[in-house]
Amino acid sequence: MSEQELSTEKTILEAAKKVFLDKGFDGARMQEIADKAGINKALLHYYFRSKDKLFDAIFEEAFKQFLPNISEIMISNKPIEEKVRAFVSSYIDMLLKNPYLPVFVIRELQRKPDAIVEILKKSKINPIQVALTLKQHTEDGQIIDISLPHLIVNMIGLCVFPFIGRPIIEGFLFNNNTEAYNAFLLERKTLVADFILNAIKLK
Amino acid sequence: MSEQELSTEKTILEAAKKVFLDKGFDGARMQEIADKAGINKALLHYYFRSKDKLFDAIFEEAFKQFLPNISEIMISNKPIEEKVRAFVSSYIDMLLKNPYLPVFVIRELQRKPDAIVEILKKSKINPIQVALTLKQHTEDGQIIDISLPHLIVNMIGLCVFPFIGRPIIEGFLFNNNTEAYNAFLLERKTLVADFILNAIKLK
DNA sequence: GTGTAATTTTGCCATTTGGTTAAACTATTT
DNA sequence: AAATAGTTTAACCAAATGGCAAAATTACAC
Repeated sequence: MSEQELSTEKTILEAAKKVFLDKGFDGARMQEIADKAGINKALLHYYFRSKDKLFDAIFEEAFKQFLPNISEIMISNKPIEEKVRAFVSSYIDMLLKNPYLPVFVIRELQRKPDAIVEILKKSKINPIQVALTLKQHTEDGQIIDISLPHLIVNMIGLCVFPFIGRPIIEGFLFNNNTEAYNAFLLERKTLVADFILNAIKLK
Repeated sequence: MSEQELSTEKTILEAAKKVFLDKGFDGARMQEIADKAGINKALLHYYFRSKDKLFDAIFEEAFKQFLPNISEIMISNKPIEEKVRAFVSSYIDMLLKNPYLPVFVIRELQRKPDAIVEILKKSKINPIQVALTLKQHTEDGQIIDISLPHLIVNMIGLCVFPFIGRPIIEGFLFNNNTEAYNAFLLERKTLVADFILNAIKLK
């Protein structure tokens, strides 16, 4: 009983994740989720009361995964070069494993912008601490003076954008050569770090 | 007749653009478009046969607008510094005027990935020419050796990402202070160019 | 003004879709 | 094995939605 129950629930969540990530909330159909899970549609409502509830379960998980743990990496004592390389490499790795995450999160946050307020309450990110560490690097003469938001946006943007814009970039710059594009994404694990460090390091 | 007809059609297109950009194809409702245009729903079908057709009209226009004319700027004889500044500034300007464009285009391309193939046929971008110009800059000792795709992705990504990720960034790094975020976006017109030039210029 | 073509509205239909209810089935307990 | 609780399915419903046909209205030509 217990293991059967859990297994069904997980099966549903797995199928729901696939469908929601691919189609979005508005495009997703409960019937399609049920089919993909190989179960009856009514079972979805038995385990999760509604489409909204089922979606919320998926979204919360996805959002947590998408948000990079910048604080953790940036607050350590390591030199800035090491920090940037560690962040870029690990974040691109995550994206390679979950390439649809960014579009999904962004799409759904546009649909219900108030959701971000709820999420903010639960989260406990501390930008101030990171900003202080960053200022220290600047004062040590390691990097130029750059505000934390700009640096963070630049770092994340450089990592994420090729995944968000994949269909366009792959089409226009790679003639829809998927293999070549995968190689391109891998290259970026070091190239993006080099790019950022060149941009911010004092020489 | 003629001016009335055109006016109605334009009214519809305007309303449709707002709704589609905000809600996406799946979330958009013909009734909502009709309401926003202040007309009867059946009129939508009179001017555009179906929801699909109406959407296509909006999407094609939006996509053209979204795609930056990199070639034009990059092929000129100006020094690389001027090129980068010109591109970044003009592209961010366009995004400031059309902040929802990126999410819309990306969202809809995920829904129908084959659309990109059709678009590619119509477009006439010539990456080779741009790549040659870039190589010239490298050989002139102005910039580091970087592949065209990486450079383009970096440039566009740095411009576009703050618009795509706005709800998240504004929430986490700006405490949902919209004014502050607008200022942040404006700052980027010069900051991003500086960042890129620092990253690629040989010193 | 009258007739004709274009435009707009009303009213409606067929399909889709999230959700519910009651029945059927399974496992567990006693 | 009988009863009970938990799980799954089949059948169905009401609301929403894209689309359509025909009537009504407007604009225009003559």
